[in-house]
Amino acid sequence: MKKTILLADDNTTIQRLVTETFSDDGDFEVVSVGNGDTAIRKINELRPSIVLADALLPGKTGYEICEFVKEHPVLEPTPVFLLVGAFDPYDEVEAARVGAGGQVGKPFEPRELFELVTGAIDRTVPAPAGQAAAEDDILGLTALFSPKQPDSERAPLSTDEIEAIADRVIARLSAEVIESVAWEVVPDIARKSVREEMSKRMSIEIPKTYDFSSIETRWYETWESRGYFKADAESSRPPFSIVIPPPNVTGSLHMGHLLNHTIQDIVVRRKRMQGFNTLWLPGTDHAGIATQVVVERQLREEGLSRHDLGREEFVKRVWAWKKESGDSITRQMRRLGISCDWSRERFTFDAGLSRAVREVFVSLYEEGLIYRGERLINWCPRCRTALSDLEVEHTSVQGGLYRIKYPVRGGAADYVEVATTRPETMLGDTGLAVHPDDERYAGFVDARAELPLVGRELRFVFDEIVDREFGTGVVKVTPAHDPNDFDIGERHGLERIGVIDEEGRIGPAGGDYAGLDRFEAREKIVHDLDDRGLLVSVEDHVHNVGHCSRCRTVVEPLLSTQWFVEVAPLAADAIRAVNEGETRFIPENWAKTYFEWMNNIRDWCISRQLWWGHRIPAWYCDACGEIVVSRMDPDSCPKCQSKALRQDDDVLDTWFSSQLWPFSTMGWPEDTTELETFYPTSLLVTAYDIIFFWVARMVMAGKKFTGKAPFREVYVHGLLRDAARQKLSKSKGNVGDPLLVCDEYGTDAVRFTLASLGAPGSDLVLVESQLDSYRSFATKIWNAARFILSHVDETARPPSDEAIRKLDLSLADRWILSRHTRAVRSVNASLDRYFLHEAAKTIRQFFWHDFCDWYLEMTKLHPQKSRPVLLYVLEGSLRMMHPFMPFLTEELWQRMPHDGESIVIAPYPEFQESWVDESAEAHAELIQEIIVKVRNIRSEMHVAAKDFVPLRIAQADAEVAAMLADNAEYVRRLARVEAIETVERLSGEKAAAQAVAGPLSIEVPLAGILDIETEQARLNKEVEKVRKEIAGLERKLENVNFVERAPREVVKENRQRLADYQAQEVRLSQGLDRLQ
RNA sequence: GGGCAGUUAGCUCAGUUGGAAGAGCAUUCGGUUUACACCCGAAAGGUCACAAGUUCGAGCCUUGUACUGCCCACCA
Repeated sequence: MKKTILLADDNTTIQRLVTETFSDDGDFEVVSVGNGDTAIRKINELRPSIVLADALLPGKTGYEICEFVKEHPVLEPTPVFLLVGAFDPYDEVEAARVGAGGQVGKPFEPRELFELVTGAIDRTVPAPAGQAAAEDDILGLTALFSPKQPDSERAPLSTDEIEAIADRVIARLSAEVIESVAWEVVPDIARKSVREEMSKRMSIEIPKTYDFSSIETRWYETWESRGYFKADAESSRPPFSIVIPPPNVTGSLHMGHLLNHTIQDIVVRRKRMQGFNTLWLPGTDHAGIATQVVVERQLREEGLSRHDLGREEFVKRVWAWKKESGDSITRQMRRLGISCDWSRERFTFDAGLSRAVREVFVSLYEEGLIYRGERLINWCPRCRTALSDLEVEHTSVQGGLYRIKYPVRGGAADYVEVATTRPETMLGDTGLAVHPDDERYAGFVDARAELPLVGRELRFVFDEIVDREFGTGVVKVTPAHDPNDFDIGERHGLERIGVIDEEGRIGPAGGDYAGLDRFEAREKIVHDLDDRGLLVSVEDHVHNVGHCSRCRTVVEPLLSTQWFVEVAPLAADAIRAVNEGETRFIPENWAKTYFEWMNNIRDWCISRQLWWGHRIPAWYCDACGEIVVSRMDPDSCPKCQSKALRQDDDVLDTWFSSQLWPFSTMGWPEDTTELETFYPTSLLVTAYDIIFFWVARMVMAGKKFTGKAPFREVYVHGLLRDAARQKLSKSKGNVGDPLLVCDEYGTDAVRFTLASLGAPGSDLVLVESQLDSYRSFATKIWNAARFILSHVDETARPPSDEAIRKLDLSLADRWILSRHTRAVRSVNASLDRYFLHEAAKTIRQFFWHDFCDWYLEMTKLHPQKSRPVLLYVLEGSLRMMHPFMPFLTEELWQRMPHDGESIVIAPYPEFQESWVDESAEAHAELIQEIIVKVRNIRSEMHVAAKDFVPLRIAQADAEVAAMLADNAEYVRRLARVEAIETVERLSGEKAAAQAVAGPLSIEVPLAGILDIETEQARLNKEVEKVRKEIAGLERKLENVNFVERAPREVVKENRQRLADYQAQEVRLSQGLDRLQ
């Protein structure tokens, strides 16, 4: 029985030729049909063994066949052999990509597609001279076929048979179709415009890049399930540990987190590959006030307040939110590929961590370092809680400076003027202060002032803190509402009268003004003063006002009883830890910031009037007033045995638990093997904005409770800013959702971009063009690998060092091996110093420019021979890049010959001196320089790309001449040179372009092309450049001081350079003369 | 008020023992080159903020000035 070949092409010439091709063959029968629906109907009818059809362009038959077959799986095994157009293989390949790239031509898996496309290109035949529409046109007869094996019932064709058919068709068409068919397809359209038209039409459908989304979702699960990220506390391998700065469970991650996590992941992945017992401990922070604010905001949208729910219900609600937010965060982290040990995930509110908190609180209390007392604290009237100094953000605000008359009795005048920015606080004034040396007020020692509107008698106090220059030199003193006044009051025994309550309203002590909001009261008081003629003036005044860092409400200094930590004794040890190098800041200048703060540290207010947080473990006895602070919940008062104990309602500042993170997460206060193995941690990676909040306090707590600083190094990175240099923040709405960014650019590209942004410590600006650039890089890697792997047999073994050494290596091979190991050395050195940007740059430079642009092109001369080195370098590069781009590298590594089960646990490359080959580098670079120079000439002289030019090289010594002879092919191919002639001296012919490459002179005879003026201009420019260098070097070398005092090598080097330039000048000038 | 950064190409930034000013993006020109048009080849673009000093030699070290940014701080 004959096998059916279905030809779907309405070009009658092609129909005839294909039919003729098989007419004598007893095995095959060709059925020709037109394009379109007929073809599809025939497939169904005839069940052909093979289908020949034209282009895969949308709307064309091949495309539609693909679609049809996709929708009718029963037909899928039918080999689809696509005979694509005879005019432009390039476009056809693009078209095939559309068809097979997953959009329509489903029979082709993406991986297969690449093989197909490559196969297609292999079958391209050049058009015979004189036949082509343009001389350099190529007749593209490309054959694509489904790699799927046909089923047995349908006269199956083997791959070999399919190829044989393809070959026969192509051979026949090549021989005969040219005249009649080839160029009629696109008769008069300029090739370029065809291409433009094609790309326009396809721009939406061509996959813009390799399909990172499918790759990136696939690998993480594998890695995690295989336990690659798990640390082993029992292991004797050298440990490397990091605890993650736990993100707040306030929502989801933003780009800043991604930066932080990327840095850590790069470090951790490399350490893991280097064989360390690596622990990266993940987790989240309950973030007391921040989270509470978020949930309260949600409640408000439902028209509720937390008080409507009550404490228990509210906390339940927060837990629900925590679950949602925490889940979303860990999902995001996984998507970002970060390699932490999820089996050790912690939350600052976990039982274990809460126990640590309690232990720390109680022991500090017992030591007297935690105390309860009435102090002036920062109060947020909206959150209705105390805040620590760090949680108050001071911002400049345009306000007023009010001058108010205070009537005086018994003084040198009837009144004094007082300047204030906060007139409403006058209700709580209990004194007036002046500088003791201020002569203007010397006569007021025994005077008494009357507080306007209130009538209270105020005495004058004399205090050096008063600035005589400011305002009138008289300060109203409100000890209950101003930190400064509080101190003055303390020193002079003034009464404290609180007039503002916890909601920011005037309290009962405020008389007529009671119940008013503090800002309404201000207006009313100013108005009333004005009515009474006591308001002297109001000036614009810019001053700093504290705002709640969470809700931006103006903070009110209030007198309040709170819990405090006396920090100074803890700070001393923490300062010493950094001073003595137990912990090192990277970059070091952040240590200064740390010291600055530590040295001026003040007591830390740790109690918060919130519901979400660790409850303070203190109980008050109603019977005897005893305060019980205890590790265990007490049943009764230890003093009076009363059962009437009430636990303190307040919770702890969230940082109180965060400061314990490095050891509380490892089981402290128990003595665990985790602590033994992984504590102190190796490294902390964090942004500089939480040095005070977190880093400093961790060092204090670590020293205090474990005797050790909690990390050996602190890598401080900058904040991510947007193009307008603004800090990314949710309220500004400029935080990109990392997942969306990753969806657009690919996680690997985003990570690489973040790593490459800038030197440690400085702020980083993320701009789109950089993301674009690194997405291109990812694509580049993908394509290079695809190219290299397309020729590799799946059973190939990864080339070993020894195997490579035994090969007869070409110059290009030796060169790239040398460059490769140097890149490895450089990347390792950079990473050792945490210079990720430097490492990223080296990687990009090496892989893209050395490996792809030069080496890959050079190997196209001898693809077979170069294969082992290509594989070797590619494999090494993938391992080198893996910490930066985990997904892409794993995917490619798995597709190529490799040893081991995953690149995640493959060894990180190390420098190998033996691959360094100075002479190969020098020679290859000389070859490259020649190529570049020839290309320059071609470009300047507008030599068409298709034209090959002759090249003459002079001044080569024996060694170089031999090297050139051995490697002439590289120059011929890469510079499009037809023949290289090594000569004694240049011909001197006028129509030859000249150039200098290293020690060599070269000329490119371009009779009929060379434009004398352009050539002159070009040479003149070069001569000028060279002369400039010469002048500079001569000046330098004529300087006796330089020659005498500079190191000998430097002088020698300069002399050499001068000589080189002089020689060049001579040669270039000769070239110029010739043109005269 | 104190402290810390920064100022290098149009933009974003590198530039570590002081010894030949760099990258990416953007721009211009050329290009179907059996991986990649997210590509290839080439070009143009700089008074390294300013001034003085140290040095044979300064983007780099010292001092000062200007501007920008950040942090801390109780000027009402």
